[in-house]
Amino acid sequence: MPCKPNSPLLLQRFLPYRLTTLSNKISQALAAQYSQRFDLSIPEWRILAVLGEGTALSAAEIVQRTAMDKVAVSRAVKKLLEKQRLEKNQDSNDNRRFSLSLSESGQALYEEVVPIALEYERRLIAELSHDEIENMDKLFNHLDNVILK
Amino acid sequence: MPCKPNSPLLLQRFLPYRLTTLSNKISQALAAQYSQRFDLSIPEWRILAVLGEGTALSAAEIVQRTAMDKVAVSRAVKKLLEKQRLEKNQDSNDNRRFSLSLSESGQALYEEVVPIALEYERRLIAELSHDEIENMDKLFNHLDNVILK
DNA sequence: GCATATTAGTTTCAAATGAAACCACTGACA
DNA sequence: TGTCAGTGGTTTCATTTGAAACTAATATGC
Repeated sequence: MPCKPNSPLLLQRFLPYRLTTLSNKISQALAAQYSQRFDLSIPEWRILAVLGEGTALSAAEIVQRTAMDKVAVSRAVKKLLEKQRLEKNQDSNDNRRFSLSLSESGQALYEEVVPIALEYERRLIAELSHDEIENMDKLFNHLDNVILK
Repeated sequence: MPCKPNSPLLLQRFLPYRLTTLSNKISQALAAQYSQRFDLSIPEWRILAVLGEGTALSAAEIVQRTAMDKVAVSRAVKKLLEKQRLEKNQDSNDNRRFSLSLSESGQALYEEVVPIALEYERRLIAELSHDEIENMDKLFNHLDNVILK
């Protein structure tokens, strides 16, 4: 069978492909370290993470901050409420809205998981120089912007 | 409500998170340009892409090359065969195996989609200098290696 | 040869996902 | 105050996903 000599597209070098495989592997490797151990899915962890930053947020605000789907947020919030990791407060002005924040046990969980997450991130970038990290940051900012056309 | 002043983990700056959101957005934006128009899912496109490189591959080899799940490969291959985009040849030594390659119409489809994909990639990196692209490449190689521990 | 382990690829089944429909409420405007 | 468009959040339903079980064939040990 004649082998096409100079294929113009090599999947292994194609940016969208490289990004998805890389990100899948990284997310899975990280989740492997906390999901079973703390009974926490990736969406749940993300919500924990934004709420851990301190400000109470409505579901819609969580959607904005995490870039998650609103259905995913709704479900993960429900699970976290069942597990008593969150507190729900009706908005006094608007009865549709409620703000969410970490409960005591949610905060405790957050404080357990954060070091694991940070340690994992640290390992990923451990061998990069300060400049390389700086450049990576700029690269991601650039790509984020280009996508918005 | 007192705002926790120095949260140790900011989701927006957390590498695994940045990677997944970025890669999701990029894959979706790209798929939007070919999926409906050519009736091609992301897994199907990936298989088309590796086979378009010229060498006939078995399903297992496609799994290796694309980092896809074997179930995903099996299903996408089935669909592509139904649509006559692939040809299937029994391996003469091993009756379990068969090698897959693009049919005439598969090749034609490939040649239609590749320019779209490459153009999209080009747009993503259009404003990056040669060095920045070089560094990006090294960065991905590095991260790929670190994941393997 | 005949068991036994392995490998290629498929199917099954249960869970994750997301678009669209939905419910409940607000806010504007007549 | 009554209607109606818009928003916050949930539910439904159809599709996608992937782990585990399965089928069929090969390879290995005896």
